[in-house]
Amino acid sequence: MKSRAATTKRRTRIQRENEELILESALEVFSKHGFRGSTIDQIASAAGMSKPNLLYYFRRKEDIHRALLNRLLDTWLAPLRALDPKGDPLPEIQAYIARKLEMARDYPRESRLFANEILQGAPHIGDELSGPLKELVDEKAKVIASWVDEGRLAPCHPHHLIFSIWATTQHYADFDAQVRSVLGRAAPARFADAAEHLDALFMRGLAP
Amino acid sequence: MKSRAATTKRRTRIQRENEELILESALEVFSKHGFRGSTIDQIASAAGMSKPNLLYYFRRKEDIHRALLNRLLDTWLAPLRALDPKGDPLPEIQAYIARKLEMARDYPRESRLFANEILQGAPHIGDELSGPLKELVDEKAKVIASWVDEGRLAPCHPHHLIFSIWATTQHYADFDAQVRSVLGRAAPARFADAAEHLDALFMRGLAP
DNA sequence: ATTTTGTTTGTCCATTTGGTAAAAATTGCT
DNA sequence: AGCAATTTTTACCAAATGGACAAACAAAAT
Repeated sequence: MKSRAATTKRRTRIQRENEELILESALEVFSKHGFRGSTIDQIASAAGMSKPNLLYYFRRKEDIHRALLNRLLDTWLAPLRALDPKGDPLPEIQAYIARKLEMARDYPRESRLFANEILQGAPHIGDELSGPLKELVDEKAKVIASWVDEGRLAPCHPHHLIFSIWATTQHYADFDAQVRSVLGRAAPARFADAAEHLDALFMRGLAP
Repeated sequence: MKSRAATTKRRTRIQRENEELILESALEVFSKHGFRGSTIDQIASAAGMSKPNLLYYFRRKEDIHRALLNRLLDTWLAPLRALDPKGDPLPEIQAYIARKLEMARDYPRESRLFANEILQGAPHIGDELSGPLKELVDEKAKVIASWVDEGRLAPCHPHHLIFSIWATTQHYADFDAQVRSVLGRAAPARFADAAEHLDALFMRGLAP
């Protein structure tokens, strides 16, 4: 049996380095042009290597995309995982919103990568959405529902509250072009202003 | 001088019909696969005509895309235009949110088309964004700011309030795949639930 | 009816793109 | 050093795609 990059657990230093380099470059390219809008050549040259060389590590374009999405899903959902059922409702949600907004600011490429994938109907990670993602959301929605029941949070539809938080925070990464255009040339304070605004909106909107 | 479909004002019945047919088909295809992911062949066959025939009406793929975006921007911004400075703040915003959500429900393809364009950095309508769109938003932001000044609305950053409304409502069109996955197979009431949730969130969040 | 104008089709082409195969170069190990 | 495994390059291919062109066809105008 031949030992292949994809199948073998034992990976060389060069393999590790190059796979990392490829994924980083692919994130840059995919997040900017979408899956179909990106070419292997673009990714390869962004990674400073030849196309066949890149294909030595990932045999298909789709493999790179999948690897990226899988690797990112965990990081992306970390803030929601951190929502503590034993904490105080308002501060917990407040912290969640703040964390999500920070991620939109610090990892806009990741956000856009996901946005692109979902926009196209989630052809590559549909299973992840209706599986692990749904489970996590359902679990946290229950937590929120119990907070509502206990009167520690204004009545609201938990799932849709989570959607609202996703939408408002990721908006600043996914629709950055629009935000910049509307706010005028450079809008250096846009994330700070957004933080203030979202905090006020949700805290007032959710206070019992 | 030859009279061309693109340059002449005088258009025949067949021109009008076919251009309409092409734009409708293109909306279907572009909104599903994005600009680069869509082929002229797909659009042509969706319109039930041959590729060269389609290219007779729109000489370049990009022309179709541009025509679509231009035609849609007006419709898309109509709800914001309808925000009445002389109306009552809360009901005005309430109606705006409701209208925007209805548009996400009734015109998801249009929403996704825009989302795709903005995600890629708005290469085709950047000018529209920083021109007419910015002006409209600035104008309405002033209205909101004056409401805040008069104490008829909770303090908030007007531009970001508008962003929040865009984000939360369009989320149900743009991220439909995710919403469906998370809510489970068929989620027939998702728009009704969303309407209720967003209404509560924003009305509580914005009440003075 | 004939000419002019508008519409449609068939054919073709250059480029781009995802991917392959095998040779050449490099690295790691003993 | 010398050998095997890994990595990189060169050359190549088939399919897909955007678009050009002229001939054939239909509709209007005269």
